[in-house]
Amino acid sequence: MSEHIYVVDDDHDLRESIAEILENNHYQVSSFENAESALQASKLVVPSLVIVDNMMPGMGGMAFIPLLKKEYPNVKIIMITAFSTVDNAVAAMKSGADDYIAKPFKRDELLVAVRRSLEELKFEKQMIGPGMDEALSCLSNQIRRDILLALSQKGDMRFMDITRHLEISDHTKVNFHLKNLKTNNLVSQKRDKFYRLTPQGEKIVDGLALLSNKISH
Amino acid sequence: MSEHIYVVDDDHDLRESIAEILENNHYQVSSFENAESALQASKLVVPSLVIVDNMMPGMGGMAFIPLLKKEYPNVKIIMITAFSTVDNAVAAMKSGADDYIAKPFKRDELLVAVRRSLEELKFEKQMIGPGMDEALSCLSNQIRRDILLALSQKGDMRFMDITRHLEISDHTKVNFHLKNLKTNNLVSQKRDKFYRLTPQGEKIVDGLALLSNKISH
DNA sequence: GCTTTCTGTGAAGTGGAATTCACAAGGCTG
DNA sequence: CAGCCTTGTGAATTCCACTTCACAGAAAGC
Repeated sequence: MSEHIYVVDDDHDLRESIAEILENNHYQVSSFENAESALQASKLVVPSLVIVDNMMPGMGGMAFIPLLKKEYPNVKIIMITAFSTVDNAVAAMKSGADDYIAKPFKRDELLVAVRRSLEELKFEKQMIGPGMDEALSCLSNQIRRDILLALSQKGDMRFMDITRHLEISDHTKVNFHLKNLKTNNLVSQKRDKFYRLTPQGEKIVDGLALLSNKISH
Repeated sequence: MSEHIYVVDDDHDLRESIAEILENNHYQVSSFENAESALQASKLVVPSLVIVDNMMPGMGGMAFIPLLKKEYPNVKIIMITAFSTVDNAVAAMKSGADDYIAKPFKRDELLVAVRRSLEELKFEKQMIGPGMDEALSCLSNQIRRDILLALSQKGDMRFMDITRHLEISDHTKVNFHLKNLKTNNLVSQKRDKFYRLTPQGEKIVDGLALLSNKISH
């Protein structure tokens, strides 16, 4: 999944030069010479990152940013400021930019800023924390929930103990889900064939109880 | 899903008469003339409920119950006691029976006890609380989680707001998950086309945050 | 008015999850 | 040792959540 980047600048040469640098680094780039057309295009293809010049005829970067952020709060924005002053930088960040680079800038300055912004984006996308996905996908199945519950209540259990406790006739079905839980590190198996909750698994069971309380009343 | 009931009694006539009453009420019944064979059979087909006579040659009901409960704690047991005395009743409950009926008993007494026990069973099986199942099945999907999160952060949103916010190109996909959330009562739609979290949905989001914290560290 | 965007339905297809089936290597027990 | 129970594996199949596609009325913009 290659990242899509918008470059918005009224200066044709600068715009093309930025686009070329980015394309050489295997980003997918779309260029616009004013904010209005960039906004319109964003309705068709939402970018991951927008690089926008502060000073432009018509809508400037400062006006453009809030409009874009309102529609797509997840889009990262790097502003290009004409002169490197503290005031400029502060104003840029205040209007919602995530980073800025001052003209004139070097190739590497640009790339560093771009990479950092995209990294932040990737990080934020997770949002709900690592491990959450696997956890919830395990919990979406009744049998797996029952296994976790049983292990939590009864402590370590052997394979057939679990199977009978759940009153499931086909032991291979239990095996399937048990393997799944092992893969996701919620259940571990000791050398003596006993299954037990991992610390992670215990946390999940606790959390489940919390959720359950919260919902039921 | 018809319930499976074991009838364990050495008295052939009584056994058959109980079995007939239950079968006429659309329960699935297996009869045994002693505790040993019932135990053995339980390894093949685990019953939901066992009706067992206290006084039998060989293993009596009092000895039988702990053995069965140990293997299958979820099985409900109704004991038949010969004489209706407080002592008998207390002893029966102590050994693990869930209910008892005193000989002689009427058809309806039996049925009431059976129905009550099975109701209790159904109740206990839920364990994790009503609403939990739907909740978790919703949460198992990333898009649905994102929708809940978006609504939680931004308040009411319209259909296309959500679609664009999630940066999903196919709006029908969003629609699908939104409908799912509506069906499960986590999201409601107002007359003015705005979607919003239901109280239930808000609880889920809160709970999710808790879970997330718990897991991540 | 016409066109585009919004909001949605329903059918058909796809892929992965879950189930079932066939089989088998230890281990324990009589 | 013969025979069961335990604890698996892997392939075949079924099932279902999700996606995609084709279409369409309502609302909004020009």
